[in-house]
Amino acid sequence: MKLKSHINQIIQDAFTKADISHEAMSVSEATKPEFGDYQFNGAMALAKKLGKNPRVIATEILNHLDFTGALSKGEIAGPGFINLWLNPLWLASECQVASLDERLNIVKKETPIKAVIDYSGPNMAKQMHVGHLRSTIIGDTLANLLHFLGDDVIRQNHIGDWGTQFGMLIAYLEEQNEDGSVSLKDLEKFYKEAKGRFDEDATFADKAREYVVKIQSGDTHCLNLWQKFIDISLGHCEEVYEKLDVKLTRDDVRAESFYNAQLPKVVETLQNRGFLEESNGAKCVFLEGDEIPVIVQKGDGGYLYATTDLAALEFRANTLEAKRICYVVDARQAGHFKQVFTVAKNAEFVASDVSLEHIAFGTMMDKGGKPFKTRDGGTIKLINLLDEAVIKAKESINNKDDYSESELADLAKTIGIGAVKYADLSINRESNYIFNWDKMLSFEGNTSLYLQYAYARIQSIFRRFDGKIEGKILINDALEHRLSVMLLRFEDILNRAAVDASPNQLTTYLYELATLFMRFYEQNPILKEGVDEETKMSRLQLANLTAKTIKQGLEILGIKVVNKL
RNA sequence: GCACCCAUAGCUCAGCUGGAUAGAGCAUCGCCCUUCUAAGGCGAGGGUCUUAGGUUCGAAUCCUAAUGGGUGUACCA
Repeated sequence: MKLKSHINQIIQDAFTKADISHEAMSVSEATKPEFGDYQFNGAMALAKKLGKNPRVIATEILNHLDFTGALSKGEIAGPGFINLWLNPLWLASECQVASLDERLNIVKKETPIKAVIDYSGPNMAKQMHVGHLRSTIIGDTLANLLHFLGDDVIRQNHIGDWGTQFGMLIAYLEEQNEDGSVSLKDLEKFYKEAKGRFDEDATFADKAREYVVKIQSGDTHCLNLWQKFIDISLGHCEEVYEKLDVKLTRDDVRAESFYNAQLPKVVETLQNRGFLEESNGAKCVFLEGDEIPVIVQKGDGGYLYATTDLAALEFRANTLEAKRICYVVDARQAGHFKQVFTVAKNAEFVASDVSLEHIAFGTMMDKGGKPFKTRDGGTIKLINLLDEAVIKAKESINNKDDYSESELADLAKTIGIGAVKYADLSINRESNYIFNWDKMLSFEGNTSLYLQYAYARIQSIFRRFDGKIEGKILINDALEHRLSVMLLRFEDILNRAAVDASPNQLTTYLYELATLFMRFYEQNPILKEGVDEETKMSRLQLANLTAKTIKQGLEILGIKVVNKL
């Protein structure tokens, strides 16, 4: 149910009937229960334009409001707020519809678009570390969300499999006289050693650069070694994806190297369309207002990541036919993406109606609020973090005796991984992220476990109830009323979260829903003695719809629910 | 130097297109388990929304400046 749109339409109709012209304005959720369910504040904004007292305008609107459907009551308050109450009978019937529907009565988009979500993007020369968590999780959530709402989602894992560092690795491999099979088992260590050689020995560094050229020119021996790197490294990533329960597969991998063949053409196109300038030997696009140019070809003829990104944009817009392209990448690259997007649009690599979005997220900070160092050790490998989370989750389980060993392992995995993901997704993605083990693995407050617990309690009710659910949902008290409104807001939240690409709007909603349910649950008995049959049936259905909503919400976040906790 | 981002309770954070008395969790202090899972619920205390101006009927939210922090700044990605 698109609740806001529905109410907005009723207000729109009142405007039409009252013969007041106005710009479209939306209702907002009431800030307090005593102000109703929704409030319309547009009368104040219109007052000046129309030269009328806002309360007079509010009265005119109110007099024309239709109170035979969703709304039951309207009141003017303060300077001209219109407070609106939803009709309990209408709420009940809408909840009923939602509870009987697989999709909770959330319609798929009428005009779906193709959306590319570029996320995770690990570097093949290194193992994934905690810094990769956000891109992977936020991107996966966004993909799930858009898919659920009906868009045609194309996941793209733009892995870093090209560039100087691979020349460095191969040079080191040659130096060690190895074929790769042994050393590559510990890629991380191997990378560090190679990096050490590269930094301290100029001759080695030159050699590394030679190897880069060799790979790029298609030298079979080098390409084979390179391929070995990629396979091993991608295997590491897939292990992480598996643990994270992220939907990325090998089919979603479209590596940097995939665009290699297109790079000369990118430069050529820019040249032909008159965007290219040569500066200090490099081929650049200078943008108005930017001091620093976008360099697409180095003085030595090599290409850069801006070139690859332009090729990727062209591919995504034209071959994949995407209308929305989202890059889930660290906020530090904001400048880069702003420039590349501008060039892509100006040079018509992508049509003007394609939405290019940098879904930026904050930097990982340590406890002292200082940025996490990723260069010189000290980074936590993502795989280790996930394993640790599962171990801690297992320790935290209270009644271990209730489970078999394998049940316990499954439960710990679901809870532990869910906690890590939720901790990350529940903060505003643009804020810097303070990495904290304790907080990440804590199960208190706005955490996945709170939601899991709410869900499990509902499941417990249904385990005890062995009848058949019949009858209607009845909204009889204030808590039931608020719960039903909250339940019906789900679609609005999802749409908002999709537009803003902000998972934390969904987590906030789910937490509020769960909190409201807990209160409802404490005060409104369901299966206890003395609850009449009608009320029992109604509350069972409200509980059921709550559970379904939590489950669906968590599913979009990539978190599984457990039936028992 | 220039550019971008951020600043909300002791701590970690919400706060959607400007709306009524700024909200959670943690921590602190009370209360509620013979009754559907206490990993829960109820209550208390805790705020000059960094500062100073401005726009507006109305500002945590928009604008300007200052301060503090983060980030980016030509051939790495």
